[in-house]
Amino acid sequence: MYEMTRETLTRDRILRGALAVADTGGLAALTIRSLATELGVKPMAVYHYVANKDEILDGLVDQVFSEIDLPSPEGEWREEISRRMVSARAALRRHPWAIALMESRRTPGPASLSRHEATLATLRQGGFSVVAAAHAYALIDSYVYGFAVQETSLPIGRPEEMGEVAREIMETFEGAYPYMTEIATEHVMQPGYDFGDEFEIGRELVLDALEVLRRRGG
Amino acid sequence: MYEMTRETLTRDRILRGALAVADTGGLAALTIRSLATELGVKPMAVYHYVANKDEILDGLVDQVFSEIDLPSPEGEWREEISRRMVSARAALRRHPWAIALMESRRTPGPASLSRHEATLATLRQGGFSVVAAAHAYALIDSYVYGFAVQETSLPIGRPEEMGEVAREIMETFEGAYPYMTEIATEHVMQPGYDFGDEFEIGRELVLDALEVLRRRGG
DNA sequence: GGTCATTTCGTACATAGTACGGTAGCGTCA
DNA sequence: TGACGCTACCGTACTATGTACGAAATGACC
Repeated sequence: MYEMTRETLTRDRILRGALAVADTGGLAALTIRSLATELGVKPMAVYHYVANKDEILDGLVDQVFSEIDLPSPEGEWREEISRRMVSARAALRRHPWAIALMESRRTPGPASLSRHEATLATLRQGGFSVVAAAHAYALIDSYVYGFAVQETSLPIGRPEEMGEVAREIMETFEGAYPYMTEIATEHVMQPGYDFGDEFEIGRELVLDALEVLRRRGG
Repeated sequence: MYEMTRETLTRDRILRGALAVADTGGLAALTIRSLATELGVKPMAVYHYVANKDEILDGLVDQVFSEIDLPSPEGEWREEISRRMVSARAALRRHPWAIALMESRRTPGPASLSRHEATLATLRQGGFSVVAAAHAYALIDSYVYGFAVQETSLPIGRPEEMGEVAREIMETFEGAYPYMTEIATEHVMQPGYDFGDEFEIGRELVLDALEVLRRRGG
C-alpha cells in the first residue's frame, strides 16, 4: 500500500531530501527528524537505508561533487579546467554548507573520484608532466575551495548587502582601520561591486600560473 | 577560596580551554561539559562569561587568527605576504577544525580585522592600487584557505600514511582510474612525498600572480 | 559580623542521534 | 486459502547536548 501514498524510500531519495533541507535551512537544520518530515516518513525509517547521519553527510558531499561538470580530456586544457573551476564554484555557491562538510569527511565518494580522475586526465593530456599535474591540481582546488570559503564567510548576505556592511565598518572603525576604510569607500561600496566578480580575475591568474607549470614541467 | 585551587574563570581562560579541547579531540569533542571539565568547573559556570556556545566558537576563530603573524607594511611586500601566508597555513594546520568554523561564523573578531588591515596596508604600501589590492587579497586568502581545506580533508592522517592510502587506491581501482593510479605510483608513493610541500610551490606561483596584479594596477 | 554583588553551581527541559524491538503489508508455498 | 516470513516502516526510550532558571557560595566592604 506504500506505493500509493508515496514512492518507497531509497537511499537516493534520502540524499536528495537531505540536500533540499540543507539548502533551505542550512546544515544545522538537517536533523534526522527534519529529514524524515521532508520525506513524509518517520525518523527511524531513514535508518533502514543509511547506517547513521555521518553516512548521509558523506553522501551529501558526493552529491555536490556530482553537480560539478567534468572536464573533458579531449578538449583544450585551459578551456576545460576553466569550465571546471566555474562549475565547481557555482556548485559550492548553491550549497554553501558543503565546504564545512568537506573539512570533516575524508572518505571520497564516487563522484569525487571521477572528478579527480577527469581533471588529472585533462591536465596530462594537455601536456602537464605527472609532477606538474600534481602541483596544478593542488593549486586549482586550493583556489576554488578557498574562494568558496571566503564567499560563504562574507559578513551575512550576498552581493548587495556588502555595501551596507562596508558602510558600518567605516563608521565604526574609521580611524582604526584606514586601509579597510579606503578599500571600502573606493572599491567595495562603489555601485556594481560584487565580490563574486573577483572569481574570474583570480581564475585567469591561476590559469596563467598553470601554464607556467605546464611549460616548465613541474 | 577559589584562588587557592584554581584561578578565577575569565572569558580568556574559557577560550584557551576551548582551544585545547578542540585541538586534542576535534570540534565534536568540544561541548560545554567537556570544556567545563577541562577548566575544572561545572558547566553552567561558563555561561557567566559567554552568552552561548556560538560566542565561544566565534572567539575560537579569532583566537586562531591571532596566531597568524601580521605582515609589516614597512617591509618588502612579497616577503611580507609570503610570510603571512606561511604563518596562516601553519595556524590552520595546528587547528584543522578552524576552517570548518570559519564557514559558519560571519562575525569577524578583532584579530581578524587587524589581519585584514595589516595585509591591505602591506599591499598598498607595496605599490598595489586599491583595486589591485582587492584582487590580490581575494587571491591570497583563497589559496591559503583552500590549501588548508585540502590538507585537512586528505584521506586520514598526515604525510606518511599517504603512501599507504595511495597503495590501496591503486589496488582497488587500478583500471577504473588510470590517471590517479599514475600519479599515485609515480609521485605520491615516491619516498619523501609530502602533500604539504605543494604549499610552497603554489605560494610562489600566487606571489608571481600578485606581481602581475601590482604591475598592471588591477 | 552583616549586607551585597559577583561568581559558581544544581536541577531540569527541549532537542539531537539512534538502539531495540514491534508491526504491517507483500510474496511464497503448502 | 491460509500460514509464514521478508522487507519496509514505526514507537518507545535512552543518552548526550545546549542552556534557562533560580539557589547557593564566595569575597568585598561597612
